[in-house]
Amino acid sequence: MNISEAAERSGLPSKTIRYYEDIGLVEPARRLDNGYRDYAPRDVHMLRFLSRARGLGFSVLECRALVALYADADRKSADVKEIALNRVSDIDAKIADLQAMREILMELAETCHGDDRPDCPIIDDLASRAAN
Amino acid sequence: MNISEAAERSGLPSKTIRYYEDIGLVEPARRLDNGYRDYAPRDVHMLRFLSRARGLGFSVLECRALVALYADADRKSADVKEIALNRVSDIDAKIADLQAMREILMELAETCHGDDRPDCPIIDDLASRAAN
DNA sequence: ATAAACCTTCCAGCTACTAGAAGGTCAAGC
DNA sequence: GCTTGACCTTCTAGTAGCTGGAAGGTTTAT
Repeated sequence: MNISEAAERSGLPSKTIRYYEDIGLVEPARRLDNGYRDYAPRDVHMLRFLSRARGLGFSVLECRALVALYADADRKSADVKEIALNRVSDIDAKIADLQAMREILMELAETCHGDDRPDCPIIDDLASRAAN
Repeated sequence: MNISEAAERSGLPSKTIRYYEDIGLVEPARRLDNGYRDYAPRDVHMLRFLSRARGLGFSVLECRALVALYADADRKSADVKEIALNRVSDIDAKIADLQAMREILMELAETCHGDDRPDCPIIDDLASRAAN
């Protein structure tokens, strides 16, 4: 099948599929005589696998590892689990960061009257904490 | 003062300070005859303001707006508050995304025995949801 | 025959820096 | 005066993960 059909079936844009090929993640089963990429169902399956993994926030590097593990009949499930748990740690760290930011911003926003007057605790805070 | 002192006092790397100048955020008070940047205390103040704003996750675009509002004696505090609240919305959306990912990953990790055997619900899930 | 809709490759751009190269300048020590 | 090292300058390129567009070939339908 053509790349556009593979795109439709996998849910990834054609551009992204070509990009994944560029970086060595998935290549089409073969090329037709006219140079067109020709995808097999298992390629589409792989692309959807990638789409889902990326959707869960795995980096392309992690995806590469997951693809390798997926293809490896002798894999240890512990290896896969480790990647997943590392990802969870990353997520936890990011959430903590964001929550801390959110808290500060909400405190500032709540004390800002938000009208036509210029005095603003948000600006003041950015400026004064900056002065420390 | 030299850029390295401005860097030390503002907490931003010299490279970043030059970058901020490049994109028009803060430029030094003047240039010395030898071409060196010469920073005034108010420049450092501005740089710290930026450092803090970036630390709270404001994009460079938002920082540009905040810098303008900071410099504008006739600003409306409502404009600042809007930027801050937009940022809070962004953060909320990101946190929700991350929490959803985290939940799925934890469910998968919990059902994965994580040993030397190859069968792995994480891989299976990525593959089968991918097949849908 | 021609137009629309594919496909190809390659190059540029996005965010917000960061690293490094090539070269000028300055202050200290001898 | 000379050297050494630590500054400083500009410019280019790389990071992640695509995305958009240009230039050109192919296929399909009319």
